[in-house]
Amino acid sequence: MTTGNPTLKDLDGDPPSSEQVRVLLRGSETTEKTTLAEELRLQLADDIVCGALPPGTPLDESEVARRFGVSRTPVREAIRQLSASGLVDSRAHRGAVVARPNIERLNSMFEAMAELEALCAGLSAERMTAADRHGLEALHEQLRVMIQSGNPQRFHEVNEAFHNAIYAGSQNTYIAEMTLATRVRVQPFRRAQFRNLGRLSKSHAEHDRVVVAILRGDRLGAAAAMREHIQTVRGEYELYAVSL
Amino acid sequence: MTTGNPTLKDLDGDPPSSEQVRVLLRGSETTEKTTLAEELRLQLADDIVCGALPPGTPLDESEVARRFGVSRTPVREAIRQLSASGLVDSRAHRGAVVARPNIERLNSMFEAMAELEALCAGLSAERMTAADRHGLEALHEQLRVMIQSGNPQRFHEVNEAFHNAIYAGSQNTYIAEMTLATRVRVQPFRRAQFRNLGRLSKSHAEHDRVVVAILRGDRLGAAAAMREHIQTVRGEYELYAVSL
DNA sequence: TTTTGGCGCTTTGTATGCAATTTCATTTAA
DNA sequence: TTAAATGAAATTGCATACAAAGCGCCAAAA
Repeated sequence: MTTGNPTLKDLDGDPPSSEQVRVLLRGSETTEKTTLAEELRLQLADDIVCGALPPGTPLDESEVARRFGVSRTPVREAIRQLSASGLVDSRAHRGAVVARPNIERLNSMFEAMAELEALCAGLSAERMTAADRHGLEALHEQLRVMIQSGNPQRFHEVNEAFHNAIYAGSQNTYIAEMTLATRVRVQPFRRAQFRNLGRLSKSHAEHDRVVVAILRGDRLGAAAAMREHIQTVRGEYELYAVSL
Repeated sequence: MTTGNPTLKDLDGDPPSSEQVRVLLRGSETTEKTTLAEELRLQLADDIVCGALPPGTPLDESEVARRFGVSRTPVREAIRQLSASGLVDSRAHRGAVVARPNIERLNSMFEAMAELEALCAGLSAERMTAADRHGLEALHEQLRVMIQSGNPQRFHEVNEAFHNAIYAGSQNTYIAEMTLATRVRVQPFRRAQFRNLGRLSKSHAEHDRVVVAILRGDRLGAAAAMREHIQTVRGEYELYAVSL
């Protein structure tokens, strides 16, 4: 059981987790002092989203507590919150496991994601400020350059920044949060999506239609383009999802 | 501090809370044995949604524990879960209060609700089974009859059943859950929405456009009608919301 | 051989005590 | 008079002990 990367009190020297996802999970504030339960929540969420704790992994309270060198109390609170957010599935007296939705539910989540992202894109087309639009263009250009370099990890990070920019451009924090939460919940099933580099340029072409529509202020066009993009992405690793 | 209605171990004889909302919060299973934390979570959510615990009310762990005759541990867990679900706002070392979103966020939530309900209506138009459609019509008719009787509480219940039917008709449990969660979070700010009976018939007329579009299989029409309905509802008690 | 019942072990749920942090009032200095 | 500092009280956070429920193993009977 060498899951996760404890970094609270003990230091087993595991590979550092992607800070990027952590930032993605909370706001953007710097690592400020907080509670153990909160730290645990973020760490566990990180491990789940990054794949260190794959779907179905049991989360034994005592074991997690030992791993992180804390008592069961903050572990329990962290697990409960993750359960409420949908990343973890816990039943009374039967422990908790990393959420493993069935294929039907996964389809539901993807459809929701497509619609939410489309909504954000549409709202962005109508509401983005000039600065927002320039920022989006910049990220889009950054991705274009990266197609050649072929660094999947870096591409993935900028790609998320691109989508996050569109969430923020909707000028609706609630919708942005829902969309991000959905993306996070789907994330554990999107591993290795950019393994084939051919996907990168196709993705960029799809992004391009979204960007053009947003810059043009075309709400329906932006929504349609984004919906199609997400559906394409979903199709790419359908086989992976089924293999669970 | 006579908030809520403790019904776990002590019995102060408060007015019974609407079981209807409780059913709305979880699935529809009967009152099965569970944990204290879970019971507390449901009870507190109920009290918040029903208005017994208005936005801004502090949730003192010890006080809640005393009120329900339990220790602080399950109370803490319940509060944490409510915090994760957005009904409660808690900060480290500073306690928790019933969530009181500012006007901007409330607008965000309403817009999200309009879009989500519109999405559900649109999907329902495409996917509802024949039985689903008949059930929707039946609820719609039930509401029509009730316009005269003028029982706001009962109308409210059937009205929620009507909307729930449309969530379910989307055949997408994830979207249905998100929509319901949003409705629940907005609920504390929708008190006394059907006080003026004139609203009832207007609401029914709006519903009618939704139902007709759904039965016709008109996705865009159903979405547009529902969006308009929610926006109208939102406009009705704008003044109430601002007065916080 | 299979199934069922019981018993013990493991894990989760709850209570309680203590530590840490915040808050508020009081005091003191500018 | 106001503002900053300080300390005490109250509240939250964490750890540990105990209770309760689930699960598995083993045995006995069909």
